[in-house]
Amino acid sequence: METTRKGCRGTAGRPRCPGKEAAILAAALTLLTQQGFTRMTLDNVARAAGVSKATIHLRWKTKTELAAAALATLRPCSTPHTTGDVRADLAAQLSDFAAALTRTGGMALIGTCLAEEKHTPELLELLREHAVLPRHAGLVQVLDQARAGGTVAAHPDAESLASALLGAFYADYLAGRTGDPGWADRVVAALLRDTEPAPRVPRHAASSPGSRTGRG
Amino acid sequence: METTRKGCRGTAGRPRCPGKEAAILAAALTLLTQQGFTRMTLDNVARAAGVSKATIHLRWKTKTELAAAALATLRPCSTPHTTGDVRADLAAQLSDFAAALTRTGGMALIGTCLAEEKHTPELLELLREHAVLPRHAGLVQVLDQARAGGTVAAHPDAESLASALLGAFYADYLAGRTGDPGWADRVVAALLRDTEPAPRVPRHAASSPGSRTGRG
Amino acid sequence: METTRKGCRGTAGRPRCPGKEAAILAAALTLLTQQGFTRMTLDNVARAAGVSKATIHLRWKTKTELAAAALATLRPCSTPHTTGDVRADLAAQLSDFAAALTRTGGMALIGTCLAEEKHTPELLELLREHAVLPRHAGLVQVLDQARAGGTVAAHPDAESLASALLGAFYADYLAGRTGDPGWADRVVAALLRDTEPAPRVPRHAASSPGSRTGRG
Amino acid sequence: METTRKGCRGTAGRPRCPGKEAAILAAALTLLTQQGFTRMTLDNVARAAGVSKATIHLRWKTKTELAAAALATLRPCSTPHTTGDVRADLAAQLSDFAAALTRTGGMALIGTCLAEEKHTPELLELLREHAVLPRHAGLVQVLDQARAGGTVAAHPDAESLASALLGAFYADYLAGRTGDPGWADRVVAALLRDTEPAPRVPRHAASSPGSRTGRG
DNA sequence: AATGAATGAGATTTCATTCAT
DNA sequence: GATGAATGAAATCTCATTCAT
Repeated sequence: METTRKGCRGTAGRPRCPGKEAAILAAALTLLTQQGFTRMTLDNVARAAGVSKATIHLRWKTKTELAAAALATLRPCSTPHTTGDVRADLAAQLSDFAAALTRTGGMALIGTCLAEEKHTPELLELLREHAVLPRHAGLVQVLDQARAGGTVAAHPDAESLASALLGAFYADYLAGRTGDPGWADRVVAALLRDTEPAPRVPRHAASSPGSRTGRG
Repeated sequence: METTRKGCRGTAGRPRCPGKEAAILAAALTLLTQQGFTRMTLDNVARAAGVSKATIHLRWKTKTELAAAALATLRPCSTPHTTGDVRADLAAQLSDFAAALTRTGGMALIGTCLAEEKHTPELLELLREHAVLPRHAGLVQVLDQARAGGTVAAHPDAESLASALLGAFYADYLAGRTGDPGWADRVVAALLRDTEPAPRVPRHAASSPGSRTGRG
Repeated sequence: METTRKGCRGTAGRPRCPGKEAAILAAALTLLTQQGFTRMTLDNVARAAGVSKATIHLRWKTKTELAAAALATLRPCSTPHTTGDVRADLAAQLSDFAAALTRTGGMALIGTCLAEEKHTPELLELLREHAVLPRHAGLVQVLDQARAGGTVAAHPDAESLASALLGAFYADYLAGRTGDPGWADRVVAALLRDTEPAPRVPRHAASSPGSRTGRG
Repeated sequence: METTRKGCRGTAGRPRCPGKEAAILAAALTLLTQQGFTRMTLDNVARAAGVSKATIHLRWKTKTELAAAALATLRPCSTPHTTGDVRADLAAQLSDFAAALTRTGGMALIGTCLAEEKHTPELLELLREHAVLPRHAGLVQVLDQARAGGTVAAHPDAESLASALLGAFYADYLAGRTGDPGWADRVVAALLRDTEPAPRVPRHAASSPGSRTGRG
């Protein structure tokens, strides 16, 4: 939602001080995450970015537009490369996802977008576009490759499975279960019990009691 | 954390206007859901409840305490009865869960609690205790009964599976996929592909989204 | 400024709970001294007195009337007896005065009455009547006895001298000079240099450099 | 404790509206005197100064800081010049002191600082530094000059005498004796009976109140 | 363009007082 | 009479936004 020239490197007119743009957006994203939308004040953003409040308003008309612009700078973390081992690939992506959310305070950011959905649906939409959907796509791609390659029993509903894998993190976070190091592997094992004979993936503790591998 | 009457010497003094308590809490919960914590103002709560702001402060010292008290009024929806058919029971609970969240704007409430977690961790804790964990417990109970009864292939990691089932809703909501009437069935089908001999559900019939043949 | 029957011991009607009256006034006076008029809240008075706010309003219509009633309970400390030694008697009274003011936080109470004079002149008037004038009278009486007895050179302007003696405490307090143990003696010595040959009053350090006792 | 401009990179930004500073402080001092600290509201200060409340907060973070800043604007009235006539000089300063206190409502201001001493000791400290101690110093200087010049019998305890002279005003104010035009002369006469050979002032003429023959 | 000043519109909280039992 | 409940009217402080240089 920037108000003017995107290519601010152009020499026409008075060029805006380069770098200020990015500093403001970075500060806004940080504070949006740490404090939430309503507690993120322009004063704090300005102070953190080393500019004045008026400089912010010069670029974005309202606080809401600034928040949206900050969200739009979210770049989907480069997903780990696929190895062909479905479970390992899924676990790798899940692990990366969990780590990213934990490290950056991403759950608070998600919370902000959810909480503001009625007032400012753009926030959730931007989060979806820039963070949520890429994660889904990464998982679905792994599952589709598996099906295409035929190396493993293909899962018929990749979309639902991807939601369940990612969603398990949300649910565990809400339930207060966080930070378990083997979390990703366990979730993958729980949800993909039959997709592979899995000679390559050593069983984990979670698989113990009625651990039948059959039927698949 | 309602304030206890100080003296408590029996019933001296003007009795509390009955219903005011509940009206305030209901108004607070509604506004907390619709507006989020910071936008929920005591002025609005008072107006919606038909009381004065001071009356609110008489019972709860701070806005935070009021919000917590409102959250504590959340009652875990009575989970549907179990029938013994694992998939059907899980789908019924999931369906109820999705409906409740959709109807009451629960995702916004969850968002608020997540967004406020750093400032006011009580909110998320109360939400967890009153809404999240009961839902998990309901699903786990169904899965445990299944294992105990031996009627179906028991799932080895009921906790993870429950998280995945509930989490699928969160993930789908964030991804913008909401309101699909067959959602619960599809998720159950996707995650419990092998738990049942499934003579009644042909493998491939159940596999493609949109072609579910109902609860077993 | 009590609203009703003074003699609350009378058996006519419903007698007011005896002792509550005094407890309220004592609490009010304490808080008036410690917090000042505007910071003394009825809530705090009620709590300190162990009664409810409404009970206070039953006896005094307004907070101002309560404060006035509390001030009216001030009893002039029984002034020390006179010995006939003017300087010693004056110093004894001054010393008692300084001690009382220091011990009870009296300067804050005086400040409150002064600060409220425009809004509530009664407070200063009551303070004057119950605390200030009796102190003056005590000093003047000593000075008058001295003149009458002829034992010492009579001071022609007892009123001014009394004001100066008492005022020296106020001035020293404002100047930040407080708590000097020999304060009363020094002030008396400084102001009554010529009224007596003073064989009975040993000279203090303050009298040193040009210590002429003559001319009197 | 005015807030220093943050960046202070020269003269960037909109310059401060000149005079607003002084208007706020003047309004604050007036209201502090007339209403006391707790009744002096920022709303009233803002209205009286013709600014918005936020403008006040831009310069002073809290009401207390504003009050302190207002007190710090007190300038010790330029004390009258000394003539060499001790009694006349003292009386002139005392007269000026009494007039200033009477004219400006200074006793109410002193009362406020005393009443707030426990909560906000800065107020009394600032009053002391800016108003009380300069007055003391002026009197002590006169007394010291007298001693040095040897023109009059020096008083051995200038500090106590100065306190007594100034304090006589406080005491008389509290006692309800105010506004007497010959007050200063009478007090000087009462306290300095022996410091001068006094050929011009017959002992008994000066002794009865109301019969002073002027400055010397 | 960039900045600091200025402000209107609240938000939370407090308090003297009145009400109903 | 005594009490706890209830309230209207502030008071302090904050913040997104606009203004003047």
